[in-house]
Amino acid sequence: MAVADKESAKLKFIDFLEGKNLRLTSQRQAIIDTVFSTEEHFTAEQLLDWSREKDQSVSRATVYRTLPLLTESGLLQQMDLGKDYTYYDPNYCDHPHHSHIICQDCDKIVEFDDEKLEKMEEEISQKMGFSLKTQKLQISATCDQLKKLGACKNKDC
Amino acid sequence: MAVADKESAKLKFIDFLEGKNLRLTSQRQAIIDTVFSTEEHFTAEQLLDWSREKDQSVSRATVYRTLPLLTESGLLQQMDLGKDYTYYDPNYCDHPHHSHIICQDCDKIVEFDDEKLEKMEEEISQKMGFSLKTQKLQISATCDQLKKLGACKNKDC
DNA sequence: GTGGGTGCAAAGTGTTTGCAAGTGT
DNA sequence: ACACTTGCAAACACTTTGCACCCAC
Repeated sequence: MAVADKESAKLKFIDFLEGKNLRLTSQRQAIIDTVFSTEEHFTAEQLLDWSREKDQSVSRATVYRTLPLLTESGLLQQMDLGKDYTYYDPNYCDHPHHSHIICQDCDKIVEFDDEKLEKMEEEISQKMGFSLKTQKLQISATCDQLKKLGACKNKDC
Repeated sequence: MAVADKESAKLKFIDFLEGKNLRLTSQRQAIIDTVFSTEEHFTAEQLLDWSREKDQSVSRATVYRTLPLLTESGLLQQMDLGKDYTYYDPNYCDHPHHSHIICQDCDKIVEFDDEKLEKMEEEISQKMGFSLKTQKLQISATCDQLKKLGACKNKDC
């Protein structure tokens, strides 16, 4: 889904590179092809593995050097999950304001958009004298299905 | 403010230790005295410095070994601000559900509680098949005052 | 041709841990 | 006494960086 959006995100990033006089090398190609062909959250190491499948010559250093460019361009967002690794979320081009529910039972991460919630956050910010720019909401929760049925539909992931 | 609450938090933690057959050493004393005498967010290194003012014998290792106990007991919460260090928030005993506004202009962190927001988050979770357990909301924002007056009341911190 | 880009390996840095000695109960 | 604790320093693990060579423009 949203394949066209992913494609346009790729083009946006290439524009971003041009605007900064940065070059589109084959390694960067492989990395951004990877980033914009998944909706999963991933770590730097996973991105390295996946990118190497497309281009063996991609190195860890280049991945680490490209990630800041991707976040700076706003097409990728860092996610701190309290784990050792930093995770990256490629879904901000489609849904810039989405939030996350993290299942304590199976570690699955579910995304959602909610306009009313967003509006309320903006109102609260205003009331406190600020203008909301970005927002990160992580809800940690348990799975209702697991409690009722003894099994979680996500458990097998 | 809420000095009594801070005091009771300290007692709660001592109970927590007893319940796990863990000892109240002088080093742990110094550390929890420090934690429960501030409302500031702090890093492990800051906690070490402050604790050493009370008890020179506190070591970095003990701080790092005590922090997980404090978070496990629910009296302290880890905060990932995307910076290099992990920050800790000692205000969860008083306000277990509070959220943060982080000012992009001065890096100041403001806390707030909002019952309606909390309720909405619970509703959303339910709708998606989950039961909300904990929640972390970070709003990144700019200071209105700075824009209007050219100065931010927090700027000098 | 030139300035940015790359891989490699070494360095950096917050955090964790093994160990021998210390201490609360 | 016994088990839990501690400080120290070494070990870890993710990330960053210096350098010499390379390549996109």
